[in-house]
Amino acid sequence: MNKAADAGGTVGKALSVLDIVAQHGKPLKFNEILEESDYPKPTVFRLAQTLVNQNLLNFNKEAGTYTLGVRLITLAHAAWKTASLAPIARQHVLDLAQNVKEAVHLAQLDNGQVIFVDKILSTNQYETLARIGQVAPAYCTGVGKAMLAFIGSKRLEITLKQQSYHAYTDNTHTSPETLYVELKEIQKSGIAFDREEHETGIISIAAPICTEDGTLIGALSIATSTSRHDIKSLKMFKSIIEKTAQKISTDAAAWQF
Amino acid sequence: MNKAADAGGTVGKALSVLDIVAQHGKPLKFNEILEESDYPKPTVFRLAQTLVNQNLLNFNKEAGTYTLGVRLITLAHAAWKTASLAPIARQHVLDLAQNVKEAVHLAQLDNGQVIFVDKILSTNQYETLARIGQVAPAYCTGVGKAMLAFIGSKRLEITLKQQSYHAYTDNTHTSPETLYVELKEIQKSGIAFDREEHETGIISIAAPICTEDGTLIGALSIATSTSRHDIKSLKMFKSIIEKTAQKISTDAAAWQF
DNA sequence: AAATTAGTCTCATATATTGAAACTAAGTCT
DNA sequence: AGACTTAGTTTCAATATATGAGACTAATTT
Repeated sequence: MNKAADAGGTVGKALSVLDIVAQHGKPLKFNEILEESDYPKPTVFRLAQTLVNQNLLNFNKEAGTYTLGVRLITLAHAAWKTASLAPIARQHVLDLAQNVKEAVHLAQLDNGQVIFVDKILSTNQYETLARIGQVAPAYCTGVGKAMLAFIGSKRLEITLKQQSYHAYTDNTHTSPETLYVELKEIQKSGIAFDREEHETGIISIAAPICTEDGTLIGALSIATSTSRHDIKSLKMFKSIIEKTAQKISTDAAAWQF
Repeated sequence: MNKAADAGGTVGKALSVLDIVAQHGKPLKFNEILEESDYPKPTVFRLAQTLVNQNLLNFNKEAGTYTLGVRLITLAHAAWKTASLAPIARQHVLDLAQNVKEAVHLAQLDNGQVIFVDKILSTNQYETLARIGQVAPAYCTGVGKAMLAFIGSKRLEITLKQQSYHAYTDNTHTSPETLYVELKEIQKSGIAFDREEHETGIISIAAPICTEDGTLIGALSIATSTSRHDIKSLKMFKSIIEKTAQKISTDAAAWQF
């Protein structure tokens, strides 16, 4: 049931327990964790104990429930700053959002999934922060497809297999074949569109961010609703989004000295 | 050198490696990790490998360096949503910031340290997000002292020992004794002040957030600079910050059903 | 009070982790 | 070039650690 090739190691097992708690967005009792886990009772028990000791899990003695620990938030702060594109790209993302007056998303690819590392919303700016770290499927999002198109053929092959092809809407790709055809087009045009494939009423235009030598490092999108734009009018943004992606790429290169 | 009682377990050891990478805000070579670690070379090597497999660390093959992995960002998203006060308190924090037109911080205590789980800045709103998860000392911050004062005597005793008492400024407490005296006062008044104790020019007024039964769950502060306010004028905010803390407390209680 | 369920502990066994040492690869220096 | 140093990786026997069936306890339910 649980992803990740938990190859033997204790650390992997412990993380699988952590994942179980993370996946349910609520306090979990020991038994609930146990049911989802592949490991026997005492093992899960000790794993949970270890995680609590490490402050990765929090145990509420009164309620007898486990929640994720604050240490994760601290770690993520460091991760966001060092491991993600976000701090480098931030100013460009802000400028773009300001300019187009629409929501701008910055994403990276991890294990075949899209992870949003920054989001600027035009209207309700405050929602932003709550959504960093959010995960979305690659095969039906603008940023996802933009990245898939430039990931390189060997990695693409693997990644295409990791997709679920669940039909979120009538427009969602439901097979690798049709997706592949579109990716080929995206490779030519350098731009991807989300045509209400993940959520009805939501469309986006996305561009990949690659280094000098063509290595993919992320993607950028302008997302909006069908009530404000259609795909045709989104095309206006092609030039500005590409320019922004280029700027981010340049800054990212400088960053590696 | 490294904190945490890494009590034997493999998971603890792996996390100590993760911490080393997190603490240096930059890509680390294997050797740099090794030097900071208490474990022998092959052990550290395998730990690093494990972490890379688990996507907690990222290994850059070209540069031969390790950075934190994106998986942490994903986990933290979940942690922030479920484990922290932030989502519950958010609206109240926003209202308060709007109202006082100053920066508002929401913090929790972890292992004797202050962790900021939400920040709203009056001026540059965008800095916010980059700073969630930031850690600060408890003994010389408004939120820290507010929490220490209401943490309960047994936990206080331990926590007082965990402080470094480094003199960030001329106003910083440099011993548990003077700090303790102030904490007693804070217990009476219900309000803590940061009198440029952590950073010259920065002051704040802070209030603890406790549940019905007096259990501490966090703290709230209004922070500003000496150019805009002095401690005297900060006192104006006593009532509104207390009211906000109360509201958050009520919502937090409802949350546990 | 008996029965069920949830949570914790024990201990012999199996297994994964350990780390000294050896090795390879990649720089430095003469 | 070749010798020397340093960084990174692998091996393998010894050993510490994690494992999990089962027993036990605590808390609910019937």
